[in-house]
Amino acid sequence: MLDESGSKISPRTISRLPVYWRYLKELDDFGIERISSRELAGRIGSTPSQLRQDLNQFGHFGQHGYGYPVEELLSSISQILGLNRTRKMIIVGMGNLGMAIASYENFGRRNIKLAALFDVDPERIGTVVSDVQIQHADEMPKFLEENQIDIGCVSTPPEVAQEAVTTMEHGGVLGIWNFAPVKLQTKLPVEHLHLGDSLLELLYRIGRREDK
Amino acid sequence: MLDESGSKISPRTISRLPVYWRYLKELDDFGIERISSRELAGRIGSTPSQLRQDLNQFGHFGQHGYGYPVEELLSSISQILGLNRTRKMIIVGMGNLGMAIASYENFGRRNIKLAALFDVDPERIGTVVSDVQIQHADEMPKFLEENQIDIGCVSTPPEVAQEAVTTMEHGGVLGIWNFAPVKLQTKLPVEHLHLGDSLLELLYRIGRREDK
DNA sequence: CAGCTTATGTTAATCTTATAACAAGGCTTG
DNA sequence: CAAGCCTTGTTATAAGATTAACATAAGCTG
Repeated sequence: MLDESGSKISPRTISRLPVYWRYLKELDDFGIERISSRELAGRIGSTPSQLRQDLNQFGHFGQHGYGYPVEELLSSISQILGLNRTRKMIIVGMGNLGMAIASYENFGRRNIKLAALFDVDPERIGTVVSDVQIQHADEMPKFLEENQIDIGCVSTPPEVAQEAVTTMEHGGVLGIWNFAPVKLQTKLPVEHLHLGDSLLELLYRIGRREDK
Repeated sequence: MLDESGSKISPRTISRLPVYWRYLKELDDFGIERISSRELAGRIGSTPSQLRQDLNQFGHFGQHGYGYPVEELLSSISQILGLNRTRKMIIVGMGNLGMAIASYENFGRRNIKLAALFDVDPERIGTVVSDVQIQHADEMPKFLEENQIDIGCVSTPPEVAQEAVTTMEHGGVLGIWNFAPVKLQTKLPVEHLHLGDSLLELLYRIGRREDK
């Protein structure tokens, strides 16, 4: 049984799916064929209850008294996450962070294809990163017209992030992966990842620790 | 009134504090002196109720019928986050991501000082990034013995992340900022940031969008 | 092949988080 | 300087998420 569409999936569950996927992939690579919720949860650092609760939002993947078949479950979660089809991504803003993202080796295994890179700095334009040449950002509208792009990654300075997103939205991009620390005005799904915020959270926890 | 220690602060609240800090800093830079929960929440994309609820976990910063004094509130939140004192950070793993983190311009305003960089690749060792020279990872224990380091940033391949963390923990580091996709065995507070997981979450949401 | 063991799917209870409502108190204005 | 208007702090309510419990069903063993 698979993915009972219609029912709302909890956001918390969704954010754990990629973790499940990673661990299952590792198990599968090791040739392990089955796993119990207890053991998988143990590795992940979660609880059996939560794991089962999460999975059962999408269907029944396990077998009573046996556990979960790794390969099958991995395949199901891959499908739920949408990994069965290739997605094209572009990156705008090829500073240090943009470079790092473009060089990220793990896109392949997640079925993500780097389609284009954009920047405004003349010194960067023409540079080739991960087999893709950086173009001027002015070329983006035309590029988007000629190519169906799924993911727009924003690693520009915050001042120009909104502009980039607007261009992407008009160009038919389906979702935004945002590294710029600004609230974006768009109807597209946005996944936000901000280094500074994450670091401050750690800072707070370090401070609290010292108090005790 | 400030920071009623003892009461437990909700994790969700904590993760929003850095956002509040950013927006307040922006307001303060613009010379704005006061702001209401309604307006601030509007900018952030939150609700007035949640904002007040969050702030009141730490104390009473506002004034009835007036709102919040920006400079004072900013100062309070800075103190709560622990931004009043400088923290030293080291980075282990100077691949593309490590380079990007080391080059991150916003550490200064968060009172973070880059103290050292480590890698094992002979080609990288000796390179200077953000005024700091990359050393061999073998030097880390000695370095930690001679310097009190607060934050250990891990941007190594996953296979060696645990080893790096163990070394850091023994060396007296207070918290781990982890970019490697592995569960770390440590008693230190860990702040986890994984690009791949974030991207998969976006992928899922894009897929769900298309269904409708 | 029958009974036992095991680990699921699911329901129930607890705990956490978010939204809404409202009384209290300070600013502002005429 | 007093009355009214805001906007907070706080309490109450609702929604959401996690943990716990248990009945059910499949594999395994003797």
